[in-house]
Amino acid sequence: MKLITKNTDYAIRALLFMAKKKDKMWTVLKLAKDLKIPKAFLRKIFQMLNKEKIIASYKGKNGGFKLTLQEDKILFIDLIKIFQGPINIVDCAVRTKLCPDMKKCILKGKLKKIENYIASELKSITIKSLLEK
Amino acid sequence: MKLITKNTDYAIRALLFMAKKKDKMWTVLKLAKDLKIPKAFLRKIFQMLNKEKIIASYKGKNGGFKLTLQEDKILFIDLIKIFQGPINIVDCAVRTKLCPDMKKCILKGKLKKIENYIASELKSITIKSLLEK
DNA sequence: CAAAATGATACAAATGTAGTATCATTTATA
DNA sequence: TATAAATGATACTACATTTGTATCATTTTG
Repeated sequence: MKLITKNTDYAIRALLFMAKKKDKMWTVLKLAKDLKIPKAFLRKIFQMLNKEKIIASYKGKNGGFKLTLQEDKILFIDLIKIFQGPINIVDCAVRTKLCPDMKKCILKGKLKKIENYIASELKSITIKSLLEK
Repeated sequence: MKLITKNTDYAIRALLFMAKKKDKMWTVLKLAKDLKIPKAFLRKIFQMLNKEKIIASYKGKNGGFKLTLQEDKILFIDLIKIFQGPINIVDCAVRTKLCPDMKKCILKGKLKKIENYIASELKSITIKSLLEK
């Protein structure tokens, strides 16, 4: 059962790394080397983070990426959504007619409850919260 | 984000269906038709449920499968484990050196907490609980 | 103009999920 | 005792997703 894929994993690691020197500009090459992430893969990840405005890109020689959002505005759940789509464990789970009475379907209710819990916990995780202490 | 795969889904649907006439013997053919599940796929699923002693198999003509466990002993979490492996969102998630201090790694702690919650909720879902109003 | 960066995008490999097919074995019963 | 109807075991195929690679275009600095 996988909750987090590699691209989300790599993204948060890179963002945490960058957040330690907040206004510095980083190249993908440097980050890929330091964090041992495949360079071409990290480039693709950063292009997505750029489109989502979590980082800003600077083209050309001496270019690179910088954090744009405040550390407490970068939520783990948003990264998961970017790379893995919306959190929706109910619809893709058990379909019609499982429970005797659809309207009171206990399974859907339980799964929805789990989903809500996961979402609220993931919202509370931010780059800032991970760097504290 | 997928929490439940088809084989788990099909398994619980078939078990719920069987539980309505508890001591009856069912053939895969009958269940596959009624529940609109591919027959060969359901056979494979039932062979696994049989190995796990959730159902018993009877070979030969007029053979089939029967429930063996009590409805309240068939836990949703066990089905997930059988078909999707253990619930372990932490180890397969973010690896070493993400957090500044591994021992106090906030991310691991948070993920573990989510994992525990999911597990406890999934344990509380049983065939019995799904059948009662 | 060359070097060094990102932008866009196509491609490929590996893995996991979903489903099919086949032959062997068992059992009831005509 | 032969046959039909069931499961047991297992190999195979198809598809989707994840993970990663490669290449050419564009931008910017020096």
